[in-house]
Amino acid sequence: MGRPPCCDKIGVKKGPWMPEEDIILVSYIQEHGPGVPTNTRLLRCSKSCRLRWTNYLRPGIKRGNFNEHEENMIIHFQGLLGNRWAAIATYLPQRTDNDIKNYWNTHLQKKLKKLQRHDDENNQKGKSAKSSSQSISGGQWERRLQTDIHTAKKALSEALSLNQKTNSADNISRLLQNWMKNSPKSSQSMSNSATASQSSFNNLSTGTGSSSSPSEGTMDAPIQEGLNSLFSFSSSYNSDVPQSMSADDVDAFIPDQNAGMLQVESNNKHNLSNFKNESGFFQEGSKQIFETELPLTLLEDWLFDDSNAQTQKELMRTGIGMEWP
DNA sequence: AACAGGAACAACCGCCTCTCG
DNA sequence: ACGAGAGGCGGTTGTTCCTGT
Repeated sequence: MGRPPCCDKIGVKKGPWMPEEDIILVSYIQEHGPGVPTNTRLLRCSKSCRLRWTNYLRPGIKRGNFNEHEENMIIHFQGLLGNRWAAIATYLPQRTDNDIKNYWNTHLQKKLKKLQRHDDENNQKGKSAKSSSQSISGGQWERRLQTDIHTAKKALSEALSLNQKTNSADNISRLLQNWMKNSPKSSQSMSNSATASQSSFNNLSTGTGSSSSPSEGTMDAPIQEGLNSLFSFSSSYNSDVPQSMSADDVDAFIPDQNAGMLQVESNNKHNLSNFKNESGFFQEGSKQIFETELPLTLLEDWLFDDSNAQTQKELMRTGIGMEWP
Protein backbone atom coordinates (compact mmCIF):
# COMPACT_ATOMS: atom_id res chain seq x y z
CA MET A 1 0.00 0.00 0.00
CA GLY A 2 2.15 2.82 -1.23
CA ARG A 3 1.22 6.40 -1.83
CA PRO A 4 -1.53 7.33 -4.18
CA PRO A 5 -0.32 7.93 -7.73
CA CYS A 6 0.93 11.47 -8.37
CA CYS A 7 -0.79 11.51 -11.72
CA ASP A 8 -2.54 9.11 -13.94
CA LYS A 9 -0.90 8.66 -17.28
CA ILE A 10 -4.10 9.38 -19.20
CA GLY A 11 -4.51 12.99 -20.24
CA VAL A 12 -1.05 14.04 -19.14
CA LYS A 13 0.28 16.78 -21.33
CA LYS A 14 3.71 16.48 -22.90
CA GLY A 15 5.94 18.62 -25.01
CA PRO A 16 7.20 22.18 -24.73
CA TRP A 17 5.95 24.29 -21.85
CA MET A 18 3.84 27.33 -22.60
CA PRO A 19 4.45 30.58 -20.73
CA GLU A 20 1.06 30.24 -19.10
CA GLU A 21 2.03 26.88 -17.70
CA ASP A 22 5.27 28.30 -16.36
CA ILE A 23 3.42 31.09 -14.63
CA ILE A 24 0.93 28.73 -13.10
CA LEU A 25 3.71 26.44 -11.94
CA VAL A 26 5.72 29.25 -10.38
CA SER A 27 2.72 30.66 -8.61
CA TYR A 28 1.84 27.23 -7.35
CA ILE A 29 5.30 26.67 -5.99
CA GLN A 30 5.28 30.07 -4.40
CA GLU A 31 2.08 29.15 -2.65
CA HIS A 32 2.83 25.59 -1.71
CA GLY A 33 6.57 25.33 -1.71
CA PRO A 34 8.74 23.24 -3.95
CA GLY A 35 7.29 19.89 -2.98
CA VAL A 36 5.43 17.63 -5.33
CA PRO A 37 3.33 19.84 -7.58
CA THR A 38 -0.10 18.26 -7.49
CA ASN A 39 -3.36 19.84 -8.47
CA THR A 40 -1.61 22.71 -10.21
CA ARG A 41 -4.31 23.05 -12.83
CA LEU A 42 -1.62 21.89 -15.19
CA LEU A 43 -2.11 18.73 -17.16
CA ARG A 44 1.46 17.78 -16.41
CA CYS A 45 2.78 15.03 -14.24
CA SER A 46 4.68 15.96 -11.12
CA LYS A 47 7.89 14.74 -12.61
CA SER A 48 7.58 17.04 -15.57
CA CYS A 49 6.76 19.95 -13.26
CA ARG A 50 9.74 19.24 -11.07
CA LEU A 51 12.02 19.05 -14.08
CA ARG A 52 10.69 22.29 -15.48
CA TRP A 53 11.18 23.97 -12.15
CA THR A 54 14.67 22.71 -11.42
CA ASN A 55 15.97 23.24 -14.92
CA TYR A 56 14.38 26.50 -15.99
CA LEU A 57 12.27 28.32 -13.48
CA ARG A 58 14.21 27.94 -10.28
CA PRO A 59 15.77 31.21 -9.11
CA GLY A 60 19.45 31.72 -9.60
CA ILE A 61 19.77 29.78 -12.80
CA LYS A 62 22.22 31.28 -15.21
CA ARG A 63 21.44 30.85 -18.87
CA GLY A 64 23.45 31.45 -21.96
CA ASN A 65 27.01 30.75 -22.89
CA PHE A 66 29.39 29.09 -20.53
CA ASN A 67 32.47 31.13 -19.80
CA GLU A 68 35.98 29.80 -19.83
CA HIS A 69 36.07 29.14 -16.12
CA GLU A 70 32.88 27.20 -16.18
CA GLU A 71 34.18 25.24 -19.09
CA ASN A 72 37.37 24.46 -17.25
CA MET A 73 35.46 23.39 -14.20
CA ILE A 74 33.26 21.07 -16.17
CA ILE A 75 36.24 19.51 -17.85
CA HIS A 76 38.07 19.07 -14.59
CA PHE A 77 35.17 17.67 -12.65
CA GLN A 78 34.11 15.46 -15.51
CA GLY A 79 37.58 14.04 -15.45
CA LEU A 80 37.37 13.52 -11.72
CA LEU A 81 33.79 12.34 -11.39
CA GLY A 82 32.84 11.02 -14.78
CA ASN A 83 29.36 11.67 -16.13
CA ARG A 84 27.91 12.45 -12.75
CA TRP A 85 26.27 15.62 -13.91
CA ALA A 86 24.33 16.24 -10.75
CA ALA A 87 27.54 16.07 -8.76
CA ILE A 88 29.30 18.37 -11.18
CA ALA A 89 26.38 20.77 -11.03
CA THR A 90 26.97 20.99 -7.30
CA TYR A 91 30.11 22.92 -8.05
CA LEU A 92 28.39 25.15 -10.58
CA PRO A 93 25.40 26.27 -8.55
CA GLN A 94 24.06 28.51 -11.27
CA ARG A 95 23.94 25.76 -13.83
CA THR A 96 21.67 22.78 -13.96
CA ASP A 97 22.88 19.26 -14.50
CA ASN A 98 20.89 19.15 -17.72
CA ASP A 99 22.61 22.27 -18.96
CA ILE A 100 26.02 20.94 -18.08
CA LYS A 101 25.26 17.62 -19.67
CA ASN A 102 24.06 19.26 -22.85
CA TYR A 103 27.05 21.53 -22.96
CA TRP A 104 29.38 18.62 -22.46
CA ASN A 105 27.72 16.57 -25.17
CA THR A 106 27.52 19.36 -27.70
CA HIS A 107 30.63 21.43 -27.08
CA LEU A 108 33.19 20.01 -24.76
CA GLN A 109 33.30 16.46 -26.02
CA LYS A 110 34.07 17.68 -29.49
CA LYS A 111 36.54 20.17 -28.23
CA LEU A 112 38.40 17.56 -26.24
CA LYS A 113 38.36 15.11 -29.11
CA LYS A 114 39.85 17.77 -31.30
CA LEU A 115 42.54 18.46 -28.78
CA GLN A 116 43.24 14.78 -28.37
CA ARG A 117 43.58 14.34 -32.10
CA HIS A 118 45.92 17.27 -32.18
CA ASP A 119 47.93 15.69 -29.39
CA ASP A 120 48.07 12.37 -31.17
CA GLU A 121 49.33 14.00 -34.31
CA ASN A 122 52.06 15.71 -32.38
CA ASN A 123 52.98 12.48 -30.70
CA GLN A 124 53.26 10.66 -33.97
CA LYS A 125 55.48 13.38 -35.40
CA GLY A 126 57.98 13.09 -32.65
CA LYS A 127 58.28 9.40 -31.86
CA SER A 128 60.61 10.13 -29.01
CA ALA A 129 57.87 12.04 -27.35
CA LYS A 130 57.57 10.83 -23.84
CA SER A 131 55.31 13.78 -23.36
CA SER A 132 52.18 11.85 -24.07
CA SER A 133 49.80 11.75 -21.19
CA GLN A 134 50.50 8.09 -20.60
CA SER A 135 54.22 8.29 -20.62
CA ILE A 136 54.94 11.45 -18.71
CA SER A 137 57.18 11.01 -15.76
CA GLY A 138 55.83 10.96 -12.27
CA GLY A 139 57.14 14.42 -11.52
CA GLN A 140 55.58 15.91 -14.61
CA TRP A 141 52.32 14.21 -13.89
CA GLU A 142 52.31 15.59 -10.40
CA ARG A 143 53.04 19.09 -11.62
CA ARG A 144 50.30 18.86 -14.20
CA LEU A 145 47.89 17.64 -11.60
CA GLN A 146 48.79 20.50 -9.32
CA THR A 147 48.25 22.96 -12.13
CA ASP A 148 44.92 21.39 -12.84
CA ILE A 149 43.90 21.58 -9.22
CA HIS A 150 44.92 25.21 -9.06
CA THR A 151 42.85 26.00 -12.12
CA ALA A 152 39.89 24.13 -10.74
CA LYS A 153 40.15 25.96 -7.43
CA LYS A 154 40.32 29.30 -9.14
CA ALA A 155 37.37 28.51 -11.33
CA LEU A 156 35.40 27.28 -8.36
CA SER A 157 36.08 30.43 -6.38
CA GLU A 158 35.08 32.65 -9.24
CA ALA A 159 31.99 30.67 -10.00
CA LEU A 160 30.90 30.92 -6.40
CA SER A 161 31.54 34.63 -6.27
CA LEU A 162 29.10 35.36 -9.05
CA ASN A 163 26.06 37.18 -7.89
CA GLN A 164 22.76 35.58 -8.48
CA LYS A 165 21.49 37.83 -11.16
CA THR A 166 18.51 35.98 -12.38
CA ASN A 167 15.26 34.93 -10.91
CA SER A 168 12.16 33.13 -11.95
CA ALA A 169 10.56 36.27 -13.21
CA ASP A 170 13.55 36.89 -15.41
CA ASN A 171 13.34 33.38 -16.69
CA ILE A 172 9.68 33.65 -17.49
CA SER A 173 10.10 37.10 -18.94
CA ARG A 174 12.75 35.70 -21.23
CA LEU A 175 10.53 32.80 -22.15
CA LEU A 176 7.72 35.14 -22.98
CA GLN A 177 9.98 37.24 -25.11
CA ASN A 178 11.25 34.22 -26.95
CA TRP A 179 7.79 32.96 -27.30
CA MET A 180 6.57 36.23 -28.71
CA LYS A 181 9.47 36.27 -31.09
CA ASN A 182 8.46 32.90 -32.37
CA SER A 183 4.75 33.26 -31.98
CA PRO A 184 3.95 33.27 -35.71
CA LYS A 185 5.34 29.77 -35.86
CA SER A 186 3.60 28.67 -32.77
CA SER A 187 0.20 27.14 -32.65
CA GLN A 188 -2.61 29.53 -33.35
CA SER A 189 -4.61 28.30 -30.46
CA MET A 190 -2.09 29.48 -27.96
CA SER A 191 -1.06 32.72 -29.55
CA ASN A 192 -3.94 34.79 -28.30
CA SER A 193 -3.56 33.92 -24.70
CA ALA A 194 0.19 34.18 -24.90
CA THR A 195 -0.08 37.65 -26.37
CA ALA A 196 -2.40 38.56 -23.59
CA SER A 197 0.05 37.19 -21.09
CA GLN A 198 2.92 39.09 -22.57
CA SER A 199 1.12 42.37 -22.77
CA SER A 200 -0.27 42.08 -19.31
CA PHE A 201 3.04 40.90 -18.04
CA ASN A 202 4.72 43.92 -19.49
CA ASN A 203 2.07 46.25 -18.24
CA LEU A 204 2.29 44.86 -14.79
CA SER A 205 6.00 44.85 -14.75
CA THR A 206 6.33 48.40 -15.92
CA GLY A 207 3.69 49.57 -13.52
CA THR A 208 1.41 50.86 -16.25
CA GLY A 209 -1.54 48.91 -15.08
CA SER A 210 -3.24 45.78 -16.31
CA SER A 211 -4.50 45.05 -19.78
CA SER A 212 -5.56 48.28 -21.32
CA SER A 213 -8.10 47.19 -23.86
CA PRO A 214 -10.30 44.16 -23.94
CA SER A 215 -9.77 43.91 -27.64
CA GLU A 216 -6.21 42.87 -27.02
CA GLY A 217 -7.45 39.86 -25.18
CA THR A 218 -8.20 39.47 -21.53
CA MET A 219 -5.95 37.23 -19.55
CA ASP A 220 -7.40 34.15 -17.99
CA ALA A 221 -8.05 34.49 -14.33
CA PRO A 222 -5.58 31.79 -13.32
CA ILE A 223 -2.87 33.44 -15.36
CA GLN A 224 -3.59 36.84 -13.92
CA GLU A 225 -3.54 35.28 -10.51
CA GLY A 226 -0.31 33.58 -11.32
CA LEU A 227 1.28 36.78 -12.53
CA ASN A 228 0.24 38.57 -9.40
CA SER A 229 1.83 35.97 -7.22
CA LEU A 230 4.80 35.86 -9.47
CA PHE A 231 5.65 39.43 -8.76
CA SER A 232 5.52 39.03 -5.08
CA PHE A 233 7.57 35.93 -5.52
CA SER A 234 10.10 37.74 -7.59
CA SER A 235 10.51 40.46 -5.06
CA SER A 236 11.07 37.85 -2.47
CA TYR A 237 13.90 36.55 -4.45
CA ASN A 238 15.48 39.89 -4.99
CA SER A 239 15.54 40.57 -1.32
CA ASP A 240 18.49 38.25 -1.50
CA VAL A 241 20.44 40.69 -3.58
CA PRO A 242 23.61 41.39 -1.67
CA GLN A 243 23.16 44.26 0.75
CA SER A 244 26.26 45.91 -0.53
CA MET A 245 24.70 46.46 -3.91
CA SER A 246 23.54 49.91 -4.74
CA ALA A 247 20.34 50.63 -6.59
CA ASP A 248 22.43 51.41 -9.63
CA ASP A 249 24.08 48.07 -9.42
CA VAL A 250 20.73 46.42 -9.35
CA ASP A 251 19.46 48.39 -12.30
CA ALA A 252 22.59 47.60 -14.17
CA PHE A 253 21.98 43.93 -14.13
CA ILE A 254 18.23 43.92 -14.52
CA PRO A 255 17.65 44.13 -18.24
CA ASP A 256 15.11 46.53 -19.73
CA GLN A 257 11.66 45.46 -18.83
CA ASN A 258 12.81 43.84 -15.68
CA ALA A 259 13.89 47.18 -14.36
CA GLY A 260 10.23 48.01 -14.10
CA MET A 261 9.61 44.74 -12.45
CA LEU A 262 12.00 45.72 -9.73
CA GLN A 263 9.86 48.72 -9.03
CA VAL A 264 6.89 46.52 -8.45
CA GLU A 265 8.99 44.28 -6.34
CA SER A 266 10.06 46.96 -3.93
CA ASN A 267 6.43 47.72 -3.24
CA ASN A 268 5.84 44.20 -2.14
CA LYS A 269 8.95 43.77 -0.15
CA HIS A 270 7.14 43.00 3.05
CA ASN A 271 5.52 39.99 1.45
CA LEU A 272 8.72 38.55 0.40
CA SER A 273 10.55 37.90 3.53
CA ASN A 274 7.44 36.20 4.78
CA PHE A 275 7.32 33.96 1.83
CA LYS A 276 10.95 33.22 2.05
CA ASN A 277 10.76 32.21 5.64
CA GLU A 278 7.56 30.32 5.47
CA SER A 279 8.04 28.30 2.40
CA GLY A 280 11.70 27.66 2.62
CA PHE A 281 11.58 28.08 -1.08
CA PHE A 282 14.95 29.58 -1.68
CA GLN A 283 16.64 27.45 0.78
CA GLU A 284 15.12 24.60 -1.08
CA GLY A 285 16.55 25.68 -4.36
CA SER A 286 20.03 25.56 -3.02
CA LYS A 287 19.24 22.85 -0.58
CA GLN A 288 18.56 20.62 -3.46
CA ILE A 289 21.93 21.41 -4.85
CA PHE A 290 23.90 21.28 -1.68
CA GLU A 291 22.21 18.57 0.24
CA THR A 292 21.60 15.95 -2.35
CA GLU A 293 25.11 15.30 -3.34
CA LEU A 294 27.90 15.58 -0.84
CA PRO A 295 29.90 12.44 -1.01
CA LEU A 296 32.64 14.76 -2.11
CA THR A 297 33.20 16.57 1.12
CA LEU A 298 36.76 15.40 1.18
CA LEU A 299 37.35 16.82 -2.22
CA GLU A 300 35.63 19.99 -1.14
CA ASP A 301 37.79 20.31 1.91
CA TRP A 302 40.78 19.71 -0.21
CA LEU A 303 39.75 22.32 -2.72
CA PHE A 304 38.87 24.77 0.00
CA ASP A 305 42.01 24.51 2.02
CA ASP A 306 42.77 28.20 1.63
CA SER A 307 42.45 30.72 4.40
CA ASN A 308 38.88 31.59 3.57
CA ALA A 309 37.85 28.01 3.49
CA GLN A 310 35.23 28.45 6.17
CA THR A 311 33.54 31.31 4.39
CA GLN A 312 33.48 29.49 1.12
CA LYS A 313 32.08 26.38 2.70
CA GLU A 314 29.38 28.43 4.30
CA LEU A 315 28.59 29.90 0.93
CA MET A 316 28.36 26.49 -0.57
CA ARG A 317 26.01 25.47 2.15
CA THR A 318 23.75 28.48 1.96
CA GLY A 319 23.95 29.05 -1.75
CA ILE A 320 24.12 32.78 -1.19
CA GLY A 321 26.57 34.57 -3.40
CA MET A 322 28.79 37.40 -2.25
CA GLU A 323 31.45 39.64 -3.60
CA TRP A 324 34.95 38.46 -2.97
CA PRO A 325 37.90 40.77 -3.02
C1' DA B 1 15.60 32.46 -51.81
C1' DA B 2 15.59 27.64 -50.94
C1' DC B 3 17.44 23.70 -49.21
C1' DA B 4 20.39 20.45 -46.54
C1' DG B 5 23.08 19.31 -42.84
C1' DG B 6 24.71 20.17 -38.46
C1' DA B 7 24.37 22.28 -33.90
C1' DA B 8 21.92 23.40 -29.82
C1' DC B 9 18.72 22.62 -26.46
C1' DA B 10 14.35 21.27 -24.12
C1' DA B 11 12.03 17.48 -22.75
C1' DC B 12 11.19 12.62 -22.27
C1' DC B 13 12.44 7.86 -20.96
C1' DG B 14 13.93 4.31 -18.16
C1' DC B 15 16.41 2.77 -14.38
C1' DC B 16 17.72 2.90 -9.58
C1' DT B 17 17.16 4.30 -4.80
C1' DC B 18 14.50 6.20 -1.21
C1' DT B 19 10.36 6.89 1.38
C1' DC B 20 5.95 6.13 3.00
C1' DG B 21 1.82 3.60 4.33
C1' DA C 1 8.96 -6.42 6.04
C1' DC C 2 6.95 -5.38 1.87
C1' DG C 3 5.12 -3.08 -2.10
C1' DA C 4 4.05 1.00 -4.63
C1' DG C 5 4.97 5.51 -5.79
C1' DA C 6 8.14 9.58 -5.48
C1' DG C 7 12.45 11.47 -6.38
C1' DG C 8 16.75 11.73 -8.69
C1' DC C 9 19.81 10.89 -12.28
C1' DG C 10 22.01 9.92 -16.79
C1' DG C 11 21.08 8.78 -21.50
C1' DT C 12 18.54 9.68 -25.50
C1' DT C 13 15.37 11.75 -28.68
C1' DG C 14 12.78 15.28 -31.12
C1' DT C 15 12.36 19.86 -32.47
C1' DT C 16 14.08 24.26 -33.57
C1' DC C 17 17.67 27.27 -35.00
C1' DC C 18 21.75 28.38 -37.58
C1' DT C 19 24.98 28.21 -41.25
C1' DG C 20 26.86 27.05 -45.55
C1' DT C 21 25.96 26.00 -50.34
